Amino acid sequence: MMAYNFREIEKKWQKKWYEEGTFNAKDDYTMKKWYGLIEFPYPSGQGLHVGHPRSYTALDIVARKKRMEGYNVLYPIGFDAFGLPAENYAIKNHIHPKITTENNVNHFREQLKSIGFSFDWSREINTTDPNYYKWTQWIFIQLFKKGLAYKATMPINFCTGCKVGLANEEVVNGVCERCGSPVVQKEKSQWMLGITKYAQRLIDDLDDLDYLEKIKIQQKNWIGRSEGAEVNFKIKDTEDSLLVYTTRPDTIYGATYMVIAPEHELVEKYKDKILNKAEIEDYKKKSALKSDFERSELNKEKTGVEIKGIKAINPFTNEEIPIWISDYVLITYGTGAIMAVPAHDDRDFEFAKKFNLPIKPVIKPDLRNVSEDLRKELESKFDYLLEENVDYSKIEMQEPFTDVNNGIAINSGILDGLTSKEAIKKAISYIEEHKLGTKKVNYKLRDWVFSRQRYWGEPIPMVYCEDCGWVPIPEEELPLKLPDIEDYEPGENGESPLAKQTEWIKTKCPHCGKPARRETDTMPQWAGSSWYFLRYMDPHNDKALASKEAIEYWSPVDWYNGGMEHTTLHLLYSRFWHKFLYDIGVVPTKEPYQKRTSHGMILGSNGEKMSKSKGNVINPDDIVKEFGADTFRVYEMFMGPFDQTAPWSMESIRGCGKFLDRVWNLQNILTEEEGYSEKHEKMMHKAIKKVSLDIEEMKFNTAVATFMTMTNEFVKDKTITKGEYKTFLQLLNPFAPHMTEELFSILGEKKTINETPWPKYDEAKTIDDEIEIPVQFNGKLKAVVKAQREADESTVKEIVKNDETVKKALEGKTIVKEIYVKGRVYNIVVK
RNA sequence: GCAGAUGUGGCGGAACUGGCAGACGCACAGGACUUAAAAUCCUGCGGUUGAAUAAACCGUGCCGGUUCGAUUCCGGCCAUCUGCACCA
Repeated sequence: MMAYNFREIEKKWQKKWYEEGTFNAKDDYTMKKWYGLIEFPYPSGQGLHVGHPRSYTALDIVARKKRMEGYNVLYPIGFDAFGLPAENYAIKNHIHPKITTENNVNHFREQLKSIGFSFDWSREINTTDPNYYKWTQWIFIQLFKKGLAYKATMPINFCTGCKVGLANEEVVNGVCERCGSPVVQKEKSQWMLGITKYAQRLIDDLDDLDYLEKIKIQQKNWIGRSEGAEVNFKIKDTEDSLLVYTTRPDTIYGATYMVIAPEHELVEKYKDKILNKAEIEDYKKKSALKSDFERSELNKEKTGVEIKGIKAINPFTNEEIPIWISDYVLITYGTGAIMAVPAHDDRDFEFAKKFNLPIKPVIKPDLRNVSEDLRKELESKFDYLLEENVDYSKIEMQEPFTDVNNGIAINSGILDGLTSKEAIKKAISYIEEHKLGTKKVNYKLRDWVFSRQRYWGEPIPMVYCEDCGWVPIPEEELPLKLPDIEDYEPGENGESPLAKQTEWIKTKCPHCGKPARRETDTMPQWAGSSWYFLRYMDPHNDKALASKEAIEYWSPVDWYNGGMEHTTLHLLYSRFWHKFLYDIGVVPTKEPYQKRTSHGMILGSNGEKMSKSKGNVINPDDIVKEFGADTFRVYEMFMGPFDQTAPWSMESIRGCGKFLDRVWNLQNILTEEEGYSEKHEKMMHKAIKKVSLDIEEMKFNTAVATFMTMTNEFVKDKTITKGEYKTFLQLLNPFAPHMTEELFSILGEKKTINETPWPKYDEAKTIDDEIEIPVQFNGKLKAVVKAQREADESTVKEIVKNDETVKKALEGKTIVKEIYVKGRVYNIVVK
């Protein structure tokens, strides 16, 4: 027998698979289908990262198993090729992004093929292909037609040095990543998508999906539904009022001041009344220098300025209260203004402490229905609120009381004595009755800024006409191709490089025929990836994004795996687009993905994120060259729990190579027997069950451990039957497809493994008749006894009592109690 | 600051629904084979005490609780990772 030569054998099988299209999905729509999807890669110049194959191998394993189970499997691949790095590379090196992208894609394709994934390469897609982005543009036009794409003025990051707009990623600590100049927020008219209109449906429809629970939670928190009220606070000596949003209208008697966001219109409106205008303008300027994220990052200490000259009136107490301006209130959430209740909100409390504002308690802990522990805690923290006949005006709060579930209103007029939940209801009805405001549901989710002032993206297919306004280009003119240019430098004042293409911009209004100009912004990278799974269903269709029949058959994606970092943005965006396509009758399902899982990141061997600067990057090509694709795949599955981060280890991967060599060497102890030997029968049935289940539950690491244990068993017994070997190879095939196919053919099989059915097991043969029962004293192990699985308690008790170790251990001790959990444990409580 | 996750031997990790903690692998040590090395095969491997394959005690980030019994459930901390838009 020859030693295993992975270089030749892997190449041999890959050639066969890809030339014959072994894994291509079939067009037979009568078969039961399974659609597995992985996040298609961005073809970066660095090539494939070892993180990619983790996800791809996992679903490759599932896909290969599903094919053996008789499904028509769609497991496609493509490239998400628009994006910033290619453009920045072009600016630096004057090479067209089209060329770098093509080179990178070719490199990625070779790398992916060398690992032996069972992708259907006949359906490869590329988001930069005009035949693809034609449909991205088409979807945009449909969104526009339904009023879901609109123009709004939104801030961009503007580099004061380069005079260009920057992505968040390019802003580091408030300065431009490239030139180090300060970055400011600059207002610009941009395309927006109305994702907030879908907020409620994006929450509700999660219920029927098989997503990992943590993914559902992240999505819900990101959308951030909250119920509350909008309330008007009159501005003194004017007809105007200041509208605030609050989730705690029950605390309104405790509102002792108000805060507006720096961008709030109030300042502009009352500039004549404001006494400290210069101070406020100065504060606004400083805030504009910070992005939203930096405001939270840098602003550990609260800042703010009182607006002198105007006062608000609390509609419940009729007290005059001051109005402050501070960037802890965001213009993008609610109404951009809050009523501050320092006694019952952490941030307001901190702010009030710093600026010496009154803190007025209006809720005390409700001790009627709380646990003992919580009661003690509340009593010690808020004893001063709980005493009888408290003079609330004299109280000094040590910390805010924020628990909405365990509070009673005090010092609160009409709300006194109600629980917080009841008080919220009563406050809202009072507010509505007296026309002070309305009940209101709010979402954290904001509309999607869809414009990028960049070249390397899908052109937005819109034309601006002086008379007709924004008009989409006629659908028969799609795709609107990105013009070939040589000057990728951004335009002046943060414009897109396309703004300099004067000939391309000039066009006619599709509506009235007058001269008009094209939109020069492009779409974000999220656009192409928001619907790509649909294109795979029918990738060459030039009449529609995919045929009705194909969409009907393949929808929805049965299993989608990707990174946890895409849980909020990409996943939400593509669910939104899909729901829109459902509404206009393009797709038959409300949701694109039935099941969503996520894989953990692979870190460098030092436990840090892989990066060039840290010098801990592992190149997949080197691994495949040194150890082979099968070893690489097995190792990535064995390295740890699939959904958790794991550090790379060069020592451990050698162990996986050693394991595969042992599998190869099992040929040395092979017998001609077709079935399972009596000795191994139980093990075989148990293993089929374990591996089948582990694959479905993404416990690939324990599946590999099962293979190793089996191999050890065969080696120890120095025998393996042909029947055992064949089953073993079928189970291992999805993990290590090349070696197992080779061995299968060496065994004289005419079929390849992928043409054979997935092994079946007999439940009865996975159960042991005799089991071991641990005997504990006070929960500590003392002995282990053997008994028949079905033995009743008295039988087991007798066995335990007759056991020598137990007898000895019992000497001088008194039995208090005995507990037997059938088949699990026998515990004796002794004194 | 908010949200989500994680924490078990020298290392990666396993443990069903609350029931023998450490499967499987790496590293390490000893042995076999070899002129020798590599490879391979066999054995051992949480800690302390111990000559021990006798026995005892300790041990799943920390403190406490529930339980006959806790890596698992509850409360409170600490540390690390990821994402972010101070969400009123």
